[in-house]
Amino acid sequence: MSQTQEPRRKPGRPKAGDDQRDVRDAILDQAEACFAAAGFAGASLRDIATRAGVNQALLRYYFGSKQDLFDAVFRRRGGMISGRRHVLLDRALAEPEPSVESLVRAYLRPQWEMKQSGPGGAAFIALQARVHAEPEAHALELRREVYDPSLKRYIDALSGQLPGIPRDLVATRMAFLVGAYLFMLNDLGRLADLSEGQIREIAEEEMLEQLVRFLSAGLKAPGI
Amino acid sequence: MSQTQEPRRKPGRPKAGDDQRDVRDAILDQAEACFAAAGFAGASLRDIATRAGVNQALLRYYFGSKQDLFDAVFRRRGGMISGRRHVLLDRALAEPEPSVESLVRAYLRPQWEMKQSGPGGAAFIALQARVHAEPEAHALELRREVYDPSLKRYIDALSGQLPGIPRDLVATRMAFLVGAYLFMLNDLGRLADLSEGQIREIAEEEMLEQLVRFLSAGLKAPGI
DNA sequence: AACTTTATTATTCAGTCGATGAATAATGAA
DNA sequence: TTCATTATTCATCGACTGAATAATAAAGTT
Repeated sequence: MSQTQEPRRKPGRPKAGDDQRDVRDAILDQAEACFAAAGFAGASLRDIATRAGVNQALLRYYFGSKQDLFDAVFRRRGGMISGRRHVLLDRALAEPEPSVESLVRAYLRPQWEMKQSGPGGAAFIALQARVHAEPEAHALELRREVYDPSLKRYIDALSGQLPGIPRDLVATRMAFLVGAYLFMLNDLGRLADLSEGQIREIAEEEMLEQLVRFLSAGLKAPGI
Repeated sequence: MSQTQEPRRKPGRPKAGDDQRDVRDAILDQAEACFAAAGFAGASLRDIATRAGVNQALLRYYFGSKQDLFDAVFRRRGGMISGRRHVLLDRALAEPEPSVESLVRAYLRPQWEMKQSGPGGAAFIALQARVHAEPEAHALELRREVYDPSLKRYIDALSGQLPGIPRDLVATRMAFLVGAYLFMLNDLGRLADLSEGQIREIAEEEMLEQLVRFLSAGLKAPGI
């Protein structure tokens, strides 16, 4: 078999205007997909590099270690979600008397939007669920760094609308809420078979509304 | 340094009555701890074997591949939880008019008991949370095999107590419930700091009751 | 034109992984 | 006594891993 001379790219800086979309982003995108599919340990830098169409050493050049790359992946979309949460909370609080439902909806919607935004967003949602299930201290710090600030604002806002319930119980219930939506978003497709044939073709948008109703009722439940 | 002659175990079948507790169980215990701490890909058979005090090839002898070992770990305690759920459901249904709360409590309690039962049980709870976050088809099959039968029974029982709510909505809400308790059990220790100093020293038993209240209220929320 | 910086590939390294074939010893049945 | 079965270790293999370094070329700067 005659070696089909592949025109190997030579090392060195590429000519300007060569690759429009940033190489960094291509790496982050593929890393996101790999980490989501296989977890931190299961994903390999070689695979990520190959899929992104670059050399493995370039990952190191841009991001440093594997852990650093993972963190960059998580912070990128996590920051977007957190930022969007702030915006939607401000908007909800601008209403004269914001309902618990509207606050819960504001909290959940950014995650929802992220999942709907495309395959990259959906991959991140899966990745996020994994990070939340990891017991390592670093994973905990990471999610705290990204998500705790907005979470605390929501706890305060909800406390204001739930006068009978002490703040720390609201905080506890918010933790329940986080678990429910993480799982639901991640599991949505497979959720269908639970009802065993009794066709569940709830439109995805309606599913979010169902979750809002469920969680709001839980938050409003009378305290001890 | 004089090589401190370690009394290496000779190959071959050990004399009878040598090792009382089953070697199989020792392997499963250590595998459980490793998988819980590092995930499937992150755990290594070498580490598991060393910790269990046996040779690595013995894992293969007893369990086959790494995946098979993982499955055995998951089925062992998963089956216990599932069995206990059946028992508690029978008991709850024996009451004249079982409340939603009592059904939810019966569903959650086996997980709770498992977590309290010792370090092995707690490790399994963490492992379980990881499995639920994994998108691979095999992980999905595994949890379905272990947990779906009891889940379906609970959906039926709850439907009986929630006359206004269609069965498939109850099924959906049960999925929310699963997410909430998986996350809560796994995250319990770290949950404390959420309320920022406002001391949360809710006893662990009370936390379970809080979750029951929260979820029952969500299940009872009026449908569409 | 000469130098520096930036972006990229190629290669190497030391280590770990899961898997496996072979050897070995205790046991129990024939 | 013989012989198959069971439980165990040993030794190693090839594949793969993350990391590190060297080489290279284009672009920018002086």
